[in-house]
Amino acid sequence: MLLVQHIRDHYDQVLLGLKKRNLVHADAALQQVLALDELRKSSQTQRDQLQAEANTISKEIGILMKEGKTVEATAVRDRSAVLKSQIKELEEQHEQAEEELKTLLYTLPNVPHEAVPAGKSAEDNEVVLTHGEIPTLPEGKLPHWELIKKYDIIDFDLGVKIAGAGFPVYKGKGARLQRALINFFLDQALAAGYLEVQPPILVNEDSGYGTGQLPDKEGQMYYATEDKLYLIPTAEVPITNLYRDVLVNVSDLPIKNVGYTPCFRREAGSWGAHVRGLNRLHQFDKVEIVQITHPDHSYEALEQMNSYVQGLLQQLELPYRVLRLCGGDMGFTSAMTYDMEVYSAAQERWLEVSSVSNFETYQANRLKLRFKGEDKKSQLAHTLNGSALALPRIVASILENNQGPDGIRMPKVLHSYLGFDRI
RNA sequence: AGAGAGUUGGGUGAGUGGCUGAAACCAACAGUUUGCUAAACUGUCGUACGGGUUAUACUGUACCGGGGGUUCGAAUCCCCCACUCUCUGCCA
Repeated sequence: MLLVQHIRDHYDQVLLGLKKRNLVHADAALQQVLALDELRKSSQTQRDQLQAEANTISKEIGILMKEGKTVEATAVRDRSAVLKSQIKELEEQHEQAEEELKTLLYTLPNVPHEAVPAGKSAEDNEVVLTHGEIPTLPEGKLPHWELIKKYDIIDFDLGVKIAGAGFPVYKGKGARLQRALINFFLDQALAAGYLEVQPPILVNEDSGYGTGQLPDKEGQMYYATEDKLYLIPTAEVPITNLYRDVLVNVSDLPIKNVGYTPCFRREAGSWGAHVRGLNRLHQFDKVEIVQITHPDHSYEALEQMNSYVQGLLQQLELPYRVLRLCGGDMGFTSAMTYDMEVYSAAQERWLEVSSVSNFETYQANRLKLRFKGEDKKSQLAHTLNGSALALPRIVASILENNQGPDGIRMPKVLHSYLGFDRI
């Protein structure tokens, strides 16, 4: 959530940023934010003054009663009644202004960093770099949804029986590949100084608001109505919310957490052509890294996470490219996002396998995640996260890129985790 | 799931209608004393949103799990909800 103070102090910059996201009514919305904030403040000032008077009167009544001056006490009590109704009126005005302000702020996305390119869609994303050789596959190459049948390692039909479309069943070497990747990713993160956590995969409403899934993406999460809990779409939600309403010491920064969780996405309305096989699922596995940093160092951390994820892809011997997302393609809460895409040689297309973002104070403001600095004043920290990595498309590209006449070669780095080197 | 007990400041914990933003102790911070450490003593020590100031100072309001109510006045009385603990039940 944007800070009103920041909007007031850097109006033009905020406006420009929101326009980069192609937000049509940015100017009107920001003007309304400021107007509502003025109303909020003026009604509070008036209310506080009247309340102060009422408090004084109450004390007087107490003293008069004690002295037995009931007649005088009754007289003062009348004044109190008048104040009470005025206070109530101002109170309602104040609450309404506050409520409207909050609702409006929830509709405003984060302001993109100045380095974020303008643009409307994925077409306008900036390719930062491309790495690795795109393999040339022999005649008769198969897309992964054929390969998994051929080698009987993932069964979609069984998943349909158990749950529905988009819930694959991993079998045999397929299941072991999943487990190997998860362990490899966790071990790598540990070596890079991340603390492993295992959070709940159902979260409450407050957590959904904390990281910005609510109210923006209400329909994209599975919801257990009986208990009012959401299935997490990403470990970002529970892990970042570990630090909701937390005041950390500046010396504890940066905080680095990693967690493996399954992720659940309803993907309402997004099924169609390019989503066969593992390309889009309702349930998938992901290892997520989260950092909480001092505002001065969040972009260093973003670059660090960027190259960390690239390191994973290099070890997995996958050709990839890094994109800097344009304003139009970036997530609601992000200030800057890098996407990593691997090349899937049988589908002959790039697949997004990671998204690394800096949210600056946008989430921290909702979370009330602050740190106490050297000046002993508390201020909002910056939050970041990134996939490191999401499994299905990694599996898809490993299968496709490494297929050959004598099976599918596994990346060397996984051999010890797998216990086999070929499927 | 049933019955009971509870939720107070960084921690322990007092407080059943006005003198309580909240005792006491601990922790923390600053200072005095001490050769150092320790101890002792003195002081400071919550958050949010306003007003005010160049910035301080100063000042108002709210906050004792959350929300609502009674009252001139609520941490304290009433109602609803959440959570924690104990016992019983069920269960990986």
